[in-house]
Amino acid sequence: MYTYPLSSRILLAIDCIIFGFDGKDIKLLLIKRNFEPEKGNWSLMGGFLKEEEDLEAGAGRILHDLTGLTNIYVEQLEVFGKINRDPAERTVSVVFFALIQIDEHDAEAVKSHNASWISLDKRPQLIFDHNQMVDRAIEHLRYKAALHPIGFELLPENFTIPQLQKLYEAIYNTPLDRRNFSRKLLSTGLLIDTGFKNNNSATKKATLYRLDTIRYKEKFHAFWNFMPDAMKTPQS
Amino acid sequence: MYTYPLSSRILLAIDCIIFGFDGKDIKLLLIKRNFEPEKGNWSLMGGFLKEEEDLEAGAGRILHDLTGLTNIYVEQLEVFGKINRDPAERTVSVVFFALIQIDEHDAEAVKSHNASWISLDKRPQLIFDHNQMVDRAIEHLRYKAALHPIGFELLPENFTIPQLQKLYEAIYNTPLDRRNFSRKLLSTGLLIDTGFKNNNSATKKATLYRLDTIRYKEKFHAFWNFMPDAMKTPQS
DNA sequence: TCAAAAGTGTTTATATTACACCCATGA
DNA sequence: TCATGGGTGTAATATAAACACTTTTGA
Repeated sequence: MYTYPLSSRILLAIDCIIFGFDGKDIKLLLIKRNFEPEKGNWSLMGGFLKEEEDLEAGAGRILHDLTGLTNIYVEQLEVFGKINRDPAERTVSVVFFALIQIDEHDAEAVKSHNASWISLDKRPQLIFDHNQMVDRAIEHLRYKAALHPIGFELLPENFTIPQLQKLYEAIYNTPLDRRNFSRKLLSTGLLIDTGFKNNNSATKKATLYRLDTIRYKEKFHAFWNFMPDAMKTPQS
Repeated sequence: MYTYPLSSRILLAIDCIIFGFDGKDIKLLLIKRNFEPEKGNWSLMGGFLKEEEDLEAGAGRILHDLTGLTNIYVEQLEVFGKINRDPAERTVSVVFFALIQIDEHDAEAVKSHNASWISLDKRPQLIFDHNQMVDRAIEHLRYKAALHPIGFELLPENFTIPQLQKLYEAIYNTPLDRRNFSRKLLSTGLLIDTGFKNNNSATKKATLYRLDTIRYKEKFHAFWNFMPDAMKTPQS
């Protein structure tokens, strides 16, 4: 069998951007490293691809290690491959973009990794090129959420329209008109009324909806054009 | 300095999907391999990332080798990393998506690589997972061209509206209404009348336009919503 | 003078925006 | 009973879609 004798092998890392939503702010799951290198500094959760492991499986493993969850929404975001991005050794990192329901994570696992949920506007400096990775992920979140129904991935199974609106307002950092938002959302046909009401509110209780998962899959790749026109200047 | 003694190094490949447009069909630049492995079979143009080379530089090098061009429109598409995708050895491939102006390539360079421009519907089976890569790239082309003004990257500097329409009809494999297409396009403000007319036509000569590169850059990230609604079911 | 392709305008339907009032709840 | 947040309707505007005739050209 043919082999490739002349080419050099490179260390392949996986880094995960993990977004959550606490009902008010978009948060990132970051770790304060209690291991080398860069011990004591903040970074994304990551690891190295194993020899006997597919790329997506590697991302799944790393995400499961930290959160205890499987079936997380994950996509490849971008590969970061600058020569000196890791001062220790040439390392190419495949960055994954994950959205999780913040209240479902395993708090023990998170704690044992010395990880915390941190609001976007309070995030510390991160090691290496992880800041750029996060910037890129935020851009991607804004872009993708305007075109595809991914917002739901950040909410619990049953959610209210005002909750979803707060999520979008947090993503785009802008207020939205309640009436237009609600109409547009309901007109997608993606929401099913559970018949229940939200109990959290001290005032009028909001209707709890759930996703129509069939239509969600059908409509996922359709363009949504969800944000008002003024917001339409994100990227790539 | 810290190193990563326990992790395994992996061969990192770069594969390039290169699209062109000949005025009628979307074409792919593919190579009939006159080297091992898989000699005699068709594949994408590719190579291995060098130790002293950034990822994007590697893609640029491979694209330049084959086409003689620099300043090609390139983006990262996706990383393919299944364990056994290359039977010779574990190889992870970063796939790049490139659009070129077909008449500007260096025919000699292409010939010396045993490469040819092949219409999408006539493409042969490719080695390894290169068929999936191409499928993914076609999806991406349809998706991206509906939202961003990338079609121009496939046309000569001066082009006519009917040429651009034929390009979009080729991408989406569907006829478009000339009047609506033209109005929508001109309303973007992206086109500048060169004052010249196309001489190719045996009938009425079409106006030659060029891109307003300033506005092109400004508007690149704005959503375009360019294709009619019926077409809006591509992906990711 | 005729065939082939370019250029343009209007009407209709649909989607988006802006905006204000009433309702339910528990403190 | 009042403050807070939830729910809904309508009119004006903008955008998109469907559709047909006139112009230019060179064979």
